[in-house]
Amino acid sequence: MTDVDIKIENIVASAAIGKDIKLTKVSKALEGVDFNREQFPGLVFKLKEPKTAALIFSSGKLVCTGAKSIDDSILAINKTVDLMRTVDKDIPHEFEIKIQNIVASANLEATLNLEAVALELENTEYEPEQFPGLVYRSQDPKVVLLLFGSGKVVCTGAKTKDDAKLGVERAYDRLSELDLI
Amino acid sequence: RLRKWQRKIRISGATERNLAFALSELDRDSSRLGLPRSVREAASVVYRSAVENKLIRGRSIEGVVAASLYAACRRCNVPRTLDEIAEVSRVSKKEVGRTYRFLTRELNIKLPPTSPVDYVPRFASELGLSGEVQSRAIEIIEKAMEKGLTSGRGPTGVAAAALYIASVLLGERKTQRDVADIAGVTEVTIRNRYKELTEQLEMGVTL
DNA sequence: AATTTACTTTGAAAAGC
DNA sequence: GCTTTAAAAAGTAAATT
Repeated sequence: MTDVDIKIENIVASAAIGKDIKLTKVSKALEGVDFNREQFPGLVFKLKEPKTAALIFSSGKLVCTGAKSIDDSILAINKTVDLMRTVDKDIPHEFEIKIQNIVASANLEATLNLEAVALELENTEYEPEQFPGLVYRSQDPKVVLLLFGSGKVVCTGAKTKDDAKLGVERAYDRLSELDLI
Repeated sequence: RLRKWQRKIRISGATERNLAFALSELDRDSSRLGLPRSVREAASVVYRSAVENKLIRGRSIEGVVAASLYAACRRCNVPRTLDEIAEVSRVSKKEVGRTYRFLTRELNIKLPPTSPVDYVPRFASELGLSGEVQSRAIEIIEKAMEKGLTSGRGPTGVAAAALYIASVLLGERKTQRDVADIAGVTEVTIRNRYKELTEQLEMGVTL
């Protein structure tokens, strides 16, 4: 199968530290926090290194976005929880972290005729009036690709880097089969 | 038994009222857009099938009407932009687009993306351009499509640039502002498109 | 007219309206 | 459905300089 290089651009991960959190209390221990209960129930905390943003909820669950690697995502979550622990000693050191979504980009190194792709490739949506990219919903792996006329691709919806890579590679091979690339 | 019957009558009454409202809404939008009867009928067919397939749930009648109109205009090759549809209906561009995608997906309607060619007649007549200019603009667009210069670009921007170039070539020059206003794009977009077209198609034009 | 900022699309989780 | 977060793709738009 064709090998395509993938670059991870963003990772969304969730964590559940098994303990309720007092957001007003935690917000004092963290710097540069945004918190408007009426607007959004989560506390927004931005970490500089790794450059990420975390959403912290009173249930003790959090969401981390912005990391460029799975290691960075885990590191960001641990750093954030460590900071939270300075005002709440009872937060467990052991908790579950789940990778929820991986966004990656790639380059097929060939221009695409999107109107032709829209006609031949199944499960596509192409509305240039609204967005320049063609939306391709891959069934296996179950990911969504945005294909551009330049040959650049964005893959999202993957839970693993392998799925993101496989999604792009299968799409490439599919386009080759259909003589669209 | 009697209660069930009454309920049926009540429901069908509500259904008819909704349909009547939808059709009047469709007429209102169509009039504002100056659409021919054939397009209104095509839109009502889309709307009725949406009702038959129970696709109105959780959606506003206005939204489905607007999306049906948008789809009908495209199918009849007399496209209106989402902005134009949103302007006459009281539905946001985002809503119209999302409802359109939902309807086409659920009703298995596969419409190819709007060709810039379909915008040429309307834009040209609004600009008072001749049939010769229109033909020339269409030639330019077809060459552009063959060379893959339209992928990802907005159809109205491509149509506007082609009309602008053709108007200059045939001595019926229109300003970028005039064309931009009619096409609903900015002068910057026309400039970007026409530079691309004149450079990559063999036109030695000096505009 | 060049820059900068910003919005369009995709995906997923969190708690609650 | 919405609210909030992050990031890429490329087109388009609007505000500054």
